[in-house]
Amino acid sequence: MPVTARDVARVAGVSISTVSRALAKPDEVSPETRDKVLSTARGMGYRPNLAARGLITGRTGNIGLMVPDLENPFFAAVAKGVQGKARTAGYAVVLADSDEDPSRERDLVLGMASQVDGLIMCSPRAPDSVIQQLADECTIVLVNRECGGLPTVSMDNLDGIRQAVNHLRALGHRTIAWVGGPVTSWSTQRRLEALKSVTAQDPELEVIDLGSFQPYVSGGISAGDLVIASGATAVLAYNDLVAFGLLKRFRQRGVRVPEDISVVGVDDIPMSTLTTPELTSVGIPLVNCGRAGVDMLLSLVRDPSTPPEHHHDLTFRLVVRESTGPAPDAHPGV
Amino acid sequence: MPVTARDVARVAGVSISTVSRALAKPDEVSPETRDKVLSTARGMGYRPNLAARGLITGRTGNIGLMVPDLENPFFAAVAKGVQGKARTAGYAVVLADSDEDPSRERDLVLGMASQVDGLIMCSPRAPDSVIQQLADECTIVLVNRECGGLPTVSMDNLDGIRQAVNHLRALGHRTIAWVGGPVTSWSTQRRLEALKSVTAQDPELEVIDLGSFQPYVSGGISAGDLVIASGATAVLAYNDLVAFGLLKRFRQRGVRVPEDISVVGVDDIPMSTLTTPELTSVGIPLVNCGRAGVDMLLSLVRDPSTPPEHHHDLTFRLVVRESTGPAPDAHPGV
DNA sequence: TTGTATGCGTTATCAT
DNA sequence: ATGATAACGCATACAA
Repeated sequence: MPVTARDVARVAGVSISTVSRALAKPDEVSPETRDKVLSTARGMGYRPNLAARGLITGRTGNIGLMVPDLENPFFAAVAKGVQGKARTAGYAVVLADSDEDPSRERDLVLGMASQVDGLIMCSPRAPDSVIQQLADECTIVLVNRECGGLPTVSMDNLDGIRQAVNHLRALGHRTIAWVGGPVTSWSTQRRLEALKSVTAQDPELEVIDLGSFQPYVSGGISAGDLVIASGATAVLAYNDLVAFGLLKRFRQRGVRVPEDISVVGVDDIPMSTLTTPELTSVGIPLVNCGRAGVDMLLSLVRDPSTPPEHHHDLTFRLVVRESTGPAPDAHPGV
Repeated sequence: MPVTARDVARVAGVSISTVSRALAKPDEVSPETRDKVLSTARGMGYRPNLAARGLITGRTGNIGLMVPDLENPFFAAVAKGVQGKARTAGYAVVLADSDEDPSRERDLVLGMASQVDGLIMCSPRAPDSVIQQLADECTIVLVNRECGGLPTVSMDNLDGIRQAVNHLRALGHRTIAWVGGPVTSWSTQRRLEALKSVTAQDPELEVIDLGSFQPYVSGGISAGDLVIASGATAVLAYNDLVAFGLLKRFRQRGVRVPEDISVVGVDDIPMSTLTTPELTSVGIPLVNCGRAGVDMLLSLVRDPSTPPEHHHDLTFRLVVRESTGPAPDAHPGV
């Protein structure tokens, strides 16, 4: 049986409302009673029932987090950032994993709505319409995708892709293959647009769009042979997992990286340093992504009238490792 | 403004308690009113306020999950299993990440206690005393560790280690190095015990205990040179992350795997297939681990009097990949 | 079968 | 500065 405010009041010899005040607004009670209440409360191990408090204040002290797959290192990192930042702000995190099924997200969000003050959504594949609808029911901050005018923490895909392309270009690559993620994925479209836009500025550069693949290792394995057949000397993958799949397939096929083909991933997830060769990747500090989402959400929750900033673009950073090298044609005589 | 039971009652032309009953115990209302209430409730998008319900029933409909690090694939997988199983059982998951700091776990658990019906703890490093103490405040199921008589989902470490050793033994290895995790880690101790126990049965087998290391890639990197210097032909790592570190360091040192040294990890996390060479590992389906924890917790929550089973040992499974091969001494002439 | 009344633990409003 | 009381949204014992 947990100890309630009533218990503390009885022991401390004060009224129940004095107990509440002593904890919530210490200035409104006399120093003596304040100390008395606080000490007995601590002594009895009193912990306010947050559900009861939320019932009257209208704030639950919780924020929701919706991810497609916790085992995906990308979302694990975001979740880590969200959890950490939320805790230090005094909020608990209610977790929802849609298991890559956007149709499940609606029910999950609606189910959480009553027990959270706001929600952080990583939903790369859900259609805009349902997101808009959910935003009516609950304060929502989007991560890594944009939708209408909803508050968003996203990344500067254009700049990220530019960094990757410039890197490959400097290495002498002129023909770059693109292995995309799901067509329904918001960032797939942004990154392909960015790639076309960047390469359009240089007539020497050619992009070969190999189409859409699953955003996992399996997708990269599927795409591997297409990359080889395309004749490209470098390949840019939708994300690191896909890049891992490419590395794996290239090894099976006896294609050397980076001697024959250079590979660049996106996200820079921790295990990028574990492959052979280690993966060159453009990434952002994903944990910060989650933190930024919480910052935005909490400022929105605390003052819904004047949203300070509805949009936050995190910048990519190119991390060059072993999977990129000079284009094979760059030094024909060597 | 969310729609409340009172709103539904007004529109449906019934009392508020009839609304409550129509949803909770449909048998206790007449078919007509039941249909009327249910349809208007659905039409209005009514969602019961779980916090208010919990205040009365004493059940929150939430379960807590405590992990040391969400970015660690081991715990990510467990979390995934917990979340999935909990959702299908109608429970939401409140997440807590202690960031590898056992001293933080106490406050996190106590903070969650009032908003969860029970708690699943992955706390390999917290001392028994605090776990026991927390168990007094809240129904707790432990995962991957044991403590007193508390309900536990753990693994049959003895059998897992035996499988690994038998595999190495069959390959001709006689001297096996052990790279342990933190001394405070429960499973480190179990696994070392198991290793000694298994090898004690075979006089030809020798174990070299290299001591304790961080349970991450960094720990394996630190241990790599010690393994090489030890003269062992095979090494068993505390977990896969440590094994990855060993692979990395071996590559840097020019030690070939498995030609010069065989490496076996524990856990079989997904990325074991991504290294070069792919890692041989003894693992369990970690997602099931989380699911089993939820099963145990819920049966405990629903009927605290007769705990059906307080202990559940999941069995390891050896997955042989590329990091293990014949001992170099096994065929001296080749 | 249905409605009324009470209480869960807390905060907020109003007296005192 | 402090206490009594209402209210949050819901479930339940009880009355009708």
